[in-house]
Amino acid sequence: MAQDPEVGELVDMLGVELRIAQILADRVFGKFSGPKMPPGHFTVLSLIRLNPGINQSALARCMYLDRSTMVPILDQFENKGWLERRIRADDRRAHALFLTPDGEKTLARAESRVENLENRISAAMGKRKRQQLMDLIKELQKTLQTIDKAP
Amino acid sequence: MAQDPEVGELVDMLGVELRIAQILADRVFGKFSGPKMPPGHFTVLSLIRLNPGINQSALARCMYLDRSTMVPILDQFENKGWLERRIRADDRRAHALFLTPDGEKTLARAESRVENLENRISAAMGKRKRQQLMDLIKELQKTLQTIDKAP
DNA sequence: TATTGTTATACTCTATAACTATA
DNA sequence: TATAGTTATAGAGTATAACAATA
Repeated sequence: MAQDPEVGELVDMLGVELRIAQILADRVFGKFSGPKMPPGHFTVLSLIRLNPGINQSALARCMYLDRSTMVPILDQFENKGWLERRIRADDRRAHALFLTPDGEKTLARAESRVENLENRISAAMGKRKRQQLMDLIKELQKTLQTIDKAP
Repeated sequence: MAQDPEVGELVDMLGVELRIAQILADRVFGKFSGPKMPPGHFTVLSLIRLNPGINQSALARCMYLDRSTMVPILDQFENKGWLERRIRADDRRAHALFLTPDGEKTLARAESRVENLENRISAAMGKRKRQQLMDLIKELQKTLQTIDKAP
């Protein structure tokens, strides 16, 4: 946090530190993932490749977004030719989402740039600490989910 | 990430997992910090109390925001009577920022609610792991700062 | 010349509500 | 009735560019 030397240390609160880390990560991530690939979009493409045929509502839910928020993002991808919406035969309301070969290529290119960033983080922090951090973040996610459901 | 059981695990990338954690933290934090205290505002108030007399530009810099972005936030606080802008005698361009007694009280109340949340996280993850996570997040911040400066 | 605070403006991200078509 | 996708709309949050006052 102490970007300005005169600024004191912040309160010991995860939410606050997480916010600063996220702002920094977005900025650095943006530099590495390429000009046309904001961090949120990268996540969407990754999820579709990992879950081919997933529908829009399920995709929105697992990113904690409203389904209406997903529409213009997917429109962009479709216009760029990265994405196909196929109407499902078994439920004609739902659109099954698939990456096109072009979308796969685009994602792969962005990924290799982001891997480059991950390698630099690993080099700076040490592989072991980076893995520890990753594990703890995932554990925090689970904890927050539990707290969110049971207020 | 696996909020929907059908969704597979994501790529092993810090930026992506950090993003999900941040979304969850904002949501849960919002529930705890009270209706009139969004997470970003909480951070601003904390920073002012920790650095009384700080000016607007320095405050913006240490949150990685543009100084123009800070203006309407501080306007809100001033309108609510939480904040005072005093023109500095030694540099009449700058506004020194101070919390009013009302601002101190408001921040303290929000803080005790957020502490409640931190305690629940500690209880769920274990005090030691929570501290480890905090330390690693701060280390990540430093690493990202370095990478950001030296592209 | 450079910096502080400010304004005007626009862009991105997000949610809500209402609609349609299907189930 | 309920759900999937869409649209229209509005509200945050953010940045950029230009300005006046001061250094």
